[in-house]
Amino acid sequence: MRLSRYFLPVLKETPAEAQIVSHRYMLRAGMIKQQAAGIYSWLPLGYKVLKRIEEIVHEEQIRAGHIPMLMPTLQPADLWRESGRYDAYGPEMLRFKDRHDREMLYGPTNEEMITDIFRTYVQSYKDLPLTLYHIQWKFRDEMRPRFGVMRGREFYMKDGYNFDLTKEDALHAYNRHLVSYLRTYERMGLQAIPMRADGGPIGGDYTHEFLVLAETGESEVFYDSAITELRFGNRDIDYDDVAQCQAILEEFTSRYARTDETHDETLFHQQVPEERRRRARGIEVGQIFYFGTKYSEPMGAMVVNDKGERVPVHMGSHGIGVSRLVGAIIEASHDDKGIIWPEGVTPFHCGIVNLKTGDAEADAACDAIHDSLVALGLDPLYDDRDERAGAKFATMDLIGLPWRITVGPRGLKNGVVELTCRRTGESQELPPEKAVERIAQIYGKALAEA
RNA sequence: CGGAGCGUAGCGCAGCCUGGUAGCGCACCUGCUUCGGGAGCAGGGGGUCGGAGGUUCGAAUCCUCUCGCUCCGACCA
Repeated sequence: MRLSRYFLPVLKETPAEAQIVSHRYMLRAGMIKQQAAGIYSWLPLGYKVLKRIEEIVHEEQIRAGHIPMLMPTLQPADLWRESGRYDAYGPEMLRFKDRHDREMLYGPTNEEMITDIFRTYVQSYKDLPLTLYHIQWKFRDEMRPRFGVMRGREFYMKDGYNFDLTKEDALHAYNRHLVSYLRTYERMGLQAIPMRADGGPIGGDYTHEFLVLAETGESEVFYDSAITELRFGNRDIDYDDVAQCQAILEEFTSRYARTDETHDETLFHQQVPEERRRRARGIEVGQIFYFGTKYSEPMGAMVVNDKGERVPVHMGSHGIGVSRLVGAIIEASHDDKGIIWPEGVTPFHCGIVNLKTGDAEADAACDAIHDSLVALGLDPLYDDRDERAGAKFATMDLIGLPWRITVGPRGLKNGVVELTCRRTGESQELPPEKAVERIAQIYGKALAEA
């Protein structure tokens, strides 16, 4: 993509309403525009990142054997009356009537609807286990939206629902989700720690929240610092292997890690030696629940088991805050010049800076680099604007592309361009073809690992 | 929802207290010079001062109401 033909409205000054770094950079980098309190348009650059995150979530869900689908944003109130949540949910739920005076709501989550779908079509234990999920916009009319997309009213979320015959099967589904989530976050360059959490209005005894440590996090967290040494890495996972999934759950959840909702100071002191006790803040980027027959019973989601008995299915629900992750990743990865995208979610694989647009040699070299990257299936952003070098560097640093190829007449005289790493600031001079090769290598390697 | 504050050009702000018909920086347009870390000079365009009432000869400025947004608190992916 040539920047002169793209739409990237970067701001030099920080809009007054943005309090935290991710919100400031998302506005300045031209990723989002606020349309109302807690409601945002996703401009092209932000949209690209959102879609990258969504893709990773899909890939990992499908890998775990979960099945994608799509439910609507609007739901009839009647479904929610069946579960009893129409009254239980407060003013956070956006309610309205259609032209026929039917009560509707903008879905804050989809347990009722998925249960309705399940009960319509599934009658036998032979159709289990089943996990369906979708990635869809949700709305919760927060009293006080803030922090940009981290705490919006409208948000994009993956929510998945498992249906199993027994509690044991459902707990395996729970473990499977935990494992798939660990993989998912790591691919985004994040360390998200599963912490014992509180059920909240969704309910459930078994639940973990996934927290990314960040000073601006909304939750206070307490944990054993040994947890931060754990890496999922490039493991071979068989998601049907009950023992393997259980072992991974134990590996990642056996040490003390809780949010303030469930924190127990006495237990904390008993279980964690003083030098490893940590108190910090975290951003919640996902949560998994097992809640048994909480919805299947009242809503009649039953199957016939192998003894011919009609029994309610055991369920769980599992969420990943896709739009929130965009902010969370920035909170976890930035410096005073701007965003630093992890390779897994970057909107463009690398930037190309032409230091002297209009110089025949520089233009030709940039075109060649751009075209060879595209031919390799990569997506570069070429700054071909007639701007000064400083402005181009500042823009590249702000939008946070992990790699930059700088092309100028001075280097070209010696047959070299400059390849710079956004994260470390390190750069090396090398011939244009070698720079292209390096970028291909970086992403080829990253793709092979994924 | 309780408390606090802010709405003046695309963005950041001044002007308001002490009424006299709107200004600065950035951005934008034109020209010249510049050109490896957000250039310089010269010229130019752009604002129903959130909205509605009221007071006044006259309102961005004073009064009333209203809408929107932000911050602190209680609630949440």
